[in-house]
Amino acid sequence: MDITSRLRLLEQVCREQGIPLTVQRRAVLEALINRQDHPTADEVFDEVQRHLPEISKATVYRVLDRLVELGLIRRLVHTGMPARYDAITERHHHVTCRRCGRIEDVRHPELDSLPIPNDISSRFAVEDYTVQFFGICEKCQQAGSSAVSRAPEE
Amino acid sequence: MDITSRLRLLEQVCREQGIPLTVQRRAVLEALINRQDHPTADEVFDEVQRHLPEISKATVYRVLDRLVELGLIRRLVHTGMPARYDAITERHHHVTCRRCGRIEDVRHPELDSLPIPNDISSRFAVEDYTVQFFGICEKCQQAGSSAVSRAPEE
DNA sequence: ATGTGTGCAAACGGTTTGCACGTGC
DNA sequence: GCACGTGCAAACCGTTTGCACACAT
Repeated sequence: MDITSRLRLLEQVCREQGIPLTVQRRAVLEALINRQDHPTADEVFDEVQRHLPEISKATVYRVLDRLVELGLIRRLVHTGMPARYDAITERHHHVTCRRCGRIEDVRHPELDSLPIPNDISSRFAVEDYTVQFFGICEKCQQAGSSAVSRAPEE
Repeated sequence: MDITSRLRLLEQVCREQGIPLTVQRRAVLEALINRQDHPTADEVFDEVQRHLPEISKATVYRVLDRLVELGLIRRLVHTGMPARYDAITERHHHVTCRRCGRIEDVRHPELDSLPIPNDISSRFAVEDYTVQFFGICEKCQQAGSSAVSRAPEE
């Protein structure tokens, strides 16, 4: 989906939900869509600030929360590192670097229709899933095994 | 694997790695194994404190980090809620309640040998994976849709 | 007009860290 | 004995919140 239609979707969802469509919301979503990677709230803030110098970090956090709630973006979390955000909401998967926390998309149709277990002890109503791969990214492999940073675990 | 052999494994790993096997390490691992659920560091602290009243929370955090590093336990993370720990290190999967953060194990052999994608753009050396399901647990379903708590996303 | 959002700065809470002391090997 | 671990309390840092003002509808 391209940028304009994503923004139009935002307009539509806001109208449907009866919530105001502010410049900040538009700007944050746009900033996120413009990036191929999965930026942290801080990185989104830096990006948005270039077009909207008055925006505060608190607003970025609030808007990101809202967009997640509206189902327009996703939040990715690992230990010891700030949350990252993902403009893609269709089912897809991720590889995370255990050393630097870098997250990349994994698209693999075979993974998109796994059996959803129904034998869970306390009867969860399962809505979705994602496959989380772990490893070491190319950059960190080159950097050698001496890297220090925290290892995300899931 | 039963408790005694898990503890014996700890001894063995410590000896191999040349790191001291302290009472605290033993106690934390034991506390974690004794629980069926996936407690937070705080809950582990409470548990351990019953047998080792002098232990500090900082130590619990450090020991948990160490055990993760040694591959003896796993860490589970979601947004807006403290990390949880898992005594089981074999490949398995989880359901997380979007409302209350409760995490349960999912065992489903079909999910244990998924194809590991090798077409990732920046050549990750993929080591492992886990499938993360999302939904609403029975308790929260009964509690109705009015629940307020934060929704974990991944 | 009014309900919601925003900016600011201060608080929060899980986690980490510096330091002096204690302990396993 | 020496290196590493521990307890304590203070710092950290990503994130949230209270408040007064601003804006979208």
